Amino acid sequence: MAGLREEKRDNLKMRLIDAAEAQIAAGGLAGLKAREVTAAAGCALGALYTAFEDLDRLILHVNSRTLARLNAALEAACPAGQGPKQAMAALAQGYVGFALQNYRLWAALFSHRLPAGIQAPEWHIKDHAVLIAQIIRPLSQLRPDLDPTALQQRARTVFSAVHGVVAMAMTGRYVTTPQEDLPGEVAAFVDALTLGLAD
Amino acid sequence: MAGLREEKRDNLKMRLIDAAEAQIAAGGLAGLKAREVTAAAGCALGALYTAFEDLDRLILHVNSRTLARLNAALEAACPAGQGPKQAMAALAQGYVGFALQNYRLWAALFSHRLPAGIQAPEWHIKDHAVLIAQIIRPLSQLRPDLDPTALQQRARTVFSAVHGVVAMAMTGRYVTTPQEDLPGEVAAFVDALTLGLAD
DNA sequence: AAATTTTTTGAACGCCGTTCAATATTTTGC
DNA sequence: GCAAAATATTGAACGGCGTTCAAAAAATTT
Repeated sequence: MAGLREEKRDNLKMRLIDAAEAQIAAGGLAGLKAREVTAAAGCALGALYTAFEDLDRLILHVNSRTLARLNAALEAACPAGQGPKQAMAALAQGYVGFALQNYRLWAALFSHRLPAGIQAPEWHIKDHAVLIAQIIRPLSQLRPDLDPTALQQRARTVFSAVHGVVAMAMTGRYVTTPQEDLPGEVAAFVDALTLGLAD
Repeated sequence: MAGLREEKRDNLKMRLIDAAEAQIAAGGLAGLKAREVTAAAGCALGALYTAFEDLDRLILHVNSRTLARLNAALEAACPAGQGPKQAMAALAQGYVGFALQNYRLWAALFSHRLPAGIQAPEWHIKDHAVLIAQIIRPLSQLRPDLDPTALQQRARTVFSAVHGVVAMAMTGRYVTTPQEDLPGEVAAFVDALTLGLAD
């Protein structure tokens, strides 16, 4: 039984990620406490630190899981074979829909900060890249003149802009957009942007 | 000497805001500690809670000060009498410049969250409105067809989008834009957006 | 100048993430 | 199978945090 220990370990990790995810979904990142999450996972406080380096690393695992779901939602929202403008609009609506339906987990993706000087591991950074990759497809049709590097950069900018509109509407307490207006406002915004990007 | 007490009080508040501002500028919001800030202001730990309700309220004062400086920077970057497209471009560059030169204080404006359920006081919310007001001027020339309500909403969206691009480049650890490329990328983005917005 | 009110003080509280000596469990060697 | 060695789990304890509040100091009134 060489794999038995490893299996128990993985089982503990999974229980902790599940518990942490539930806790963030219920009370946001600030509601995630080491004592509560270990109690919910059915292990001792110290066990968390045998499974993960620290709480931040556990959060990264929850965030990677959220990113995978977000990626799936975007793919589902954006069927192949439509024009680039429709694809952009569909991706944006998919993003808005995911944010609305997974508010706290989605917010955790962007509000979580690692301590100064420490950066996320490679496997987690890669999970973020899929968001950009989805935009590159329609954008490359919209702007066939751009080389891959410029395309990548422009895709990052488009993502950042749409994310900015959604994030400000949902988490900004000052510059507020009513949530029911958000899909429409994002649609108008992406329309204007793709029109301006088209050439 | 009726005003003497009040004067001392205001002096203490000012010293605390100064110290907090310096501390945030040096180490970000996470670097602001009650014990350090009161030591720097030359008062006892408990004095902070006689001057402000809590640390959050002190942060709001620092943020309002930053907003006033940001507003001044935007006005300086955007001289009257130019066309709407140039004005939009100038405002965006002013915003980028301020964020680059006041990184941590600017980041504190958007990363600070009050505890769940508690909302900022009216005087602080108003300080945020000036950002939107600056955008409304050129936008109303670009889109004379929009009524004031729609204009306000569209201005919020434009601000959120530009802020999103700047914020993701500066604070996002995953979707990264090199800082030296940021002004150019924002310029291209705002160009595309105003082109698409023009009608 | 004594009595009263107001302000300032910093030790103490409760909660947090994290550590680590002690305990319990599993694996190894015979 | 069982004792010995290796490994994993435990939760009390630690240091640091924001915040409070009884006590001390200062200012005001009588």
